[in-house]
Amino acid sequence: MTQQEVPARQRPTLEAVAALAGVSRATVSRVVNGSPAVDPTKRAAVQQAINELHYVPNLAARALMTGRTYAIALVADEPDVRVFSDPYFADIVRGVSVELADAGYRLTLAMIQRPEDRDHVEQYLLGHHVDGVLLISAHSDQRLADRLLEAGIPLVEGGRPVLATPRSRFVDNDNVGGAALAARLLVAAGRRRIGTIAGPLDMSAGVDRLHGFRQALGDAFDPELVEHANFTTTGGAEAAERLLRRRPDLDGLFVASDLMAIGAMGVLRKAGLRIPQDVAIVGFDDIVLAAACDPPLTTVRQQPIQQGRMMVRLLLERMHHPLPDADDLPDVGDEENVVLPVDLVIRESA
Amino acid sequence: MTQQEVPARQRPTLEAVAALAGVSRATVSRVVNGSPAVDPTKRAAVQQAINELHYVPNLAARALMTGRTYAIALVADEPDVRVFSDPYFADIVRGVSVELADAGYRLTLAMIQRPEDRDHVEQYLLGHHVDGVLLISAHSDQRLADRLLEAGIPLVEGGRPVLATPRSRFVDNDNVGGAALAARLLVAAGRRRIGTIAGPLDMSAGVDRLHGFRQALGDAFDPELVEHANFTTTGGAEAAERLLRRRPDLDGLFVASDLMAIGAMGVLRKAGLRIPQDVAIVGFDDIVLAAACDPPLTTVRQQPIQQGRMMVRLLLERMHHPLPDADDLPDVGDEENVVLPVDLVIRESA
DNA sequence: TGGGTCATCCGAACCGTTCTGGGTGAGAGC
DNA sequence: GCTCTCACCCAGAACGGTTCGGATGACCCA
Repeated sequence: MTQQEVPARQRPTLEAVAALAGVSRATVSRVVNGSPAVDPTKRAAVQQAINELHYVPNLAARALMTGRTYAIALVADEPDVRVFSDPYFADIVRGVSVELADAGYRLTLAMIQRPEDRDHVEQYLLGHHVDGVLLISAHSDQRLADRLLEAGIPLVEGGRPVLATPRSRFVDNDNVGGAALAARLLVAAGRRRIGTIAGPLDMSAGVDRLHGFRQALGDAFDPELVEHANFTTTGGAEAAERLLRRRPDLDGLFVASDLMAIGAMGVLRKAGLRIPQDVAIVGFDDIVLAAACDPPLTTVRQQPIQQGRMMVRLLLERMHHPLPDADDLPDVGDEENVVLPVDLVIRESA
Repeated sequence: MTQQEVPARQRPTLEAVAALAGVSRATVSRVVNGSPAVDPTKRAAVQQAINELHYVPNLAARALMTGRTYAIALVADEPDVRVFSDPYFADIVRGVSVELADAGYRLTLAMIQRPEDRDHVEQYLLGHHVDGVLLISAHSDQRLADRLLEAGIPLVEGGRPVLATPRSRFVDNDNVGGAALAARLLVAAGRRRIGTIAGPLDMSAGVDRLHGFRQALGDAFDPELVEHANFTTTGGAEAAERLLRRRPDLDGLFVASDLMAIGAMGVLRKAGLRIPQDVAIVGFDDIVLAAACDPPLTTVRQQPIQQGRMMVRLLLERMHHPLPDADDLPDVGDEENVVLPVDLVIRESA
C-alpha cells in the first residue's frame, strides 16, 4: 500500500517502439498495419518491442491522418421512452455489437430521448466523427436520414422508413408476411370473425402488419373489426375494450405486438371469454413473456439480432464500395434492402 | 436527379475559418473553446465565419492534442445473453446516455458477449481510447476491473462487486433494503411460512436480496424455505416446483426477480393455489409486465435510470478530481459509493 | 565490373487541433 | 514623451500516427 508505482507512466508511442527495435517509425507503422513489405527479421524485432512496451496505437492520431475513425454510430431516434426498454431494441444492439466487433469497428450509441438531444446528435454525426450511421427511427421523421444522406454519410436504417426515400437502405422484418401468417392461422382454426389490434399508422411496423393481415383475409376482412393502439400494454387493453364493445361476437384476434396482446388478454379474461376457446389470439414479436403468459401466447417471431448484424453488413459494404457517382445507375431500389423472414411460434392462445 | 453537387466537399478546418474571419487559427480556437480573452468584434467575425462554413471541430485532432477523447465506455461484461435483453439494463443505458449527453461526452458501448470479445475490449479500454469506463458485470469476475484500476483508468461499477476491491466505486440499488421491505410486507399480511426464491450467489443482487430477506425475517427465517434460481422465468418455475414439493404448506413467497416470480406464479396456479389468498407473492424489479400479470404483481421498484445517471456523475467527478496520490488517504471506502433507495409497489399479489 | 532492378527502409511532410512564448498596440503613469 | 502594463493576437511547435519520395543495399545480368 505504501509502495506505489509511478502513476503517470507515459504510454509508449511509435517513436519509442522504433527506438527500441532499432528501426524507423515508418517501419513500425508498416508492421502494425500488416504491410507485407517488411523484412521478417525486423518484423520480429518490432513485434518484440511492441510486446515489451505494451504498445497500443493511438486511434486519434490514426484517425487524424487517415480520415477514418473506425467508429460507427447507432442512433435511436425515438422520443418515446418505450422503445429503449424494448427487448427487441436490445437485441438489435447485441447483433450490431457482435458484427462490429468482428469487423474491428467500435460502436457509438446515440439516443435521441429529449428534443434538445436532436441537434447535438445531428451536429455530431454531420461532423464526420463516425464512418457510418445505423439509424433506428420507428416514427416517420425522415429529416435526420435526409440530412445524413445529403452529407454523403453512409447510412442504413433499421425498419422500413414510412416514406421510402430512394437512396436509404434498410433492413426490416417481414411484417407483412408475419401478419399474413397469423391471419391464416386464425382462419385455419375455423375462426370467422377475426379482428385485429393494429399499431399506429405512422410506423411502418403498424401499417405493414395491418396490410399483411388485411391482404391474407381477403374478402373476409371487416373494417369494423379493426382497432388501433400504440404498441403498449395499456393501449392494447383499451383497444380490446373498444373492439369488444362494438363486436362482442369476436372469435379471433390478431394483435400487432405481444405487449398489446397481453393487455388485450386481460380484458378478454375479465369479460369472461376463454382463450383460445372463445377467442383465439395471435401476437407479434415473441417477447420473453409471451411464453409465460396464461395461456402461453402464439405469436410471430422476428430476428432482431440478425437484423442488427445485417444492418452492419450492409453499412460496411456501402462504406467500402461507396455509391458510384450515381445518375447512371438507374435505381438503387429494393434489391439493396433486406427483409428478414419471420416465423410463427404456435403455443396455446391460438 | 441528373444534377449533382460536388460530392467530396472538403470539410472546413480551423485554418479556413481563420482565413475567412481574418484572424489566426489560435483565435478561432479560442472562440470555439469559449475563452474569454478575445475581442468581441473578432469573436463575432469568427462566429460568422463558422456559421458560414458550417465548421465542426475535428475531434480526432483535438483528442490528439489534448489527450482527452471526450468519450466514455459502457462495458457490459456478461456472457449471459439474458442480461442484454433485460429492460433493466436498457434503462441503465438510457440514464447513462442522458447524463453523458448533458456533460458533452459521447458513449461507446462495448459488450462482452463471447469469450473472444474479452481480449479485444480489454485492449481497447487499456489503450486510453476513452476517458473513463462504466462497468456492468453481474457476475463475480473482477479481472477486468482490476486491470483498469491498475492502469489508472477512471472506473465506476454498476452494482456492488461481489468482492469489493478497495478502489473501485459503484452505484447499486438497495437490494438488502428492498428484500427486507418485501419480507416485512408478507409478515404484516399475516403470512407464517414465508419462502424465497433467491438469485444465484455469485451475483451481489442474489446474495444481498437473500440477506435482506433473512435479516428482516429474523427468527422466522427457515432455511428449508429457500430455493435458488438464475433469475430467469423457467428457472423461477423450476425453483417454485422444488419449493412446493418440499413445503406444500407455503403461504408467502418473496421472489428475487419479477421474471422468476412470473414463472413461479404459473406453477402455483397449476398447483391449484390462489394468489394471494393461498400464497402471497412479492417480486423484485418492477418490470413492465409485472403490472400486466394475473394478478398484478406486488414488487420492489428500483431506479435503473437514476443508477445510470449516478454512475456517470461519479465517474465524471473522479475524472475531474482524480484520486490524490493515495497512501495518505486511509480509505476510499463506502462513503464514495452510492446505494439508491428502492420502494415497494403494492398491487394484488400480496 | 558496371549498370539496372527490386525489395526494403528512412527521413520528412502532413493531418487539424491546442498551447506556449513572444510580439503588437493602446492606454496609464511619470 | 517614454516607459510599463495589460489585453489581445499571431506564428510555430507540438501531438502520434500514415504515407510519399528518395536512398540504400543486395542481387542479377551482360
